[in-house]
Amino acid sequence: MARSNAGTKGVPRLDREMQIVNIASQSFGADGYAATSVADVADRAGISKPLVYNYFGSKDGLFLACIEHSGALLAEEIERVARDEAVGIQRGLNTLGAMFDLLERQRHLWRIVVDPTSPASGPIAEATASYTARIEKLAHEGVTEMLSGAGLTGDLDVDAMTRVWLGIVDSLMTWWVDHPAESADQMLQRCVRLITALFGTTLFGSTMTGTTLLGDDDGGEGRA
Amino acid sequence: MARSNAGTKGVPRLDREMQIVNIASQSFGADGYAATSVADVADRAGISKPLVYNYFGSKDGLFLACIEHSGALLAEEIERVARDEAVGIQRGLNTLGAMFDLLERQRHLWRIVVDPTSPASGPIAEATASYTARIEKLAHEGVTEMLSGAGLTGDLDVDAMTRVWLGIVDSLMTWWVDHPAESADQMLQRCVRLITALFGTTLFGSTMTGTTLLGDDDGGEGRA
DNA sequence: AAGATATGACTGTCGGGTAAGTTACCACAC
DNA sequence: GTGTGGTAACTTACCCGACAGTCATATCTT
Repeated sequence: MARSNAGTKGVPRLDREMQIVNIASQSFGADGYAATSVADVADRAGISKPLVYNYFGSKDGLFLACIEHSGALLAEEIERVARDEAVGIQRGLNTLGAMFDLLERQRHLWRIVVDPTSPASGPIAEATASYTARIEKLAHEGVTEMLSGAGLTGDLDVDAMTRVWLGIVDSLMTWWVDHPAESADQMLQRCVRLITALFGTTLFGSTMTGTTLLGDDDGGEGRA
Repeated sequence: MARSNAGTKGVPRLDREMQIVNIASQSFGADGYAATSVADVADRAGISKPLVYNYFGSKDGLFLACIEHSGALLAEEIERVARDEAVGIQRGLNTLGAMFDLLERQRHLWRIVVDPTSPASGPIAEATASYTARIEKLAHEGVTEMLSGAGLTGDLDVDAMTRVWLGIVDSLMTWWVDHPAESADQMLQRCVRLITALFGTTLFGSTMTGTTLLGDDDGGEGRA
């Protein structure tokens, strides 16, 4: 049996792989690892399930490719921002601005790296851990610097605050996904307004760099 | 067939239901709705799967009972704290303190109400929504009051900040679950330290009540 | 002809859900 | 006290659909 609809469509493997990863990233990001089925991804890509297995070996392999893709994207961008000299809240804002720019057209990518339904052990957990470790390291750095300026240096305190900061970023991303009409710029301006309202403007004057928060300097050059 | 191991063990239905809900809450809270199987819960309770179905009808029915239990607990406690006159950051701290006290011996309950792997539609979603709505309403109130004091009144801004606040609470709870040795008191003190470090002590002097943040007043009477 | 690109149809397992039967307990007659 | 029937508390053994993963086969390009 297995009659007639087979045969190559002339799509080179690498192109097909990229297409599959993109579509799978959308599904994984929107529905989570657990709620996404390989057959579903194949359908949405207009191909059959065995082809996905041919190229990625397993569901985990497919998810790994997606993590590799968005994890590297995110980690590299955040590391790039961290190389600026900004400190304190300005550093946090720069990070947020860069992420808004990076993810404006693909907001779902954020959810892949932080997906709570992905396996908690095995290769997927290790890959996720390696990317979140890179991100958390920088968050930890920023938080340490900021808190030590106020005389707080306890390990557990810094640790908890780091988690809170990552939670804030996560909340903003989630809110952004739920409000598709908001642009990256609008989100950054919103964060500026909120931080100003909470901390007062005086805080910004105390940062070392003389930048004005609004990303017109080299700190925000990532805009496409 | 069906030989011999059946028959009542003399446990009244209500007792058994409470036991099942408790065990299920642990599983749902620790592993999430999707990753928890009814057979697993039954095993851990030392009973068989059909008994669970007999009492709760379905997996969703069981989860609903768990939501009802922890949702009511949380919402009532937060509403109770909201009846105090505290404003601004003090109000947030009171809320955190009350939750730490309430959940100290059952931290996993928090994860049931905010479980991202629970169904996004149907009765479960509605029950979850009704409890989170009660909680979010109060969070929204507090955020509105706080931001309007700084001249920020935009709906979207307030909305986003509310989500961020809930994200902060969520992060702290998650961190707490990962650090079982920390007591409720230690957590509250930690929050006081962090807020003081970030906002400076001046902010507390500007609240209306003369309380000293440390819960020795009526604002923290929930301690068991 | 060979190798890359593809597919239909299958298997195995896991987990939600059910049918039918078993045992303990209790009330009441006698 | 002892049968006797009703009911509440249980279990074993099964069904069934969804989904990860596989096999054999087919078509296209060169």
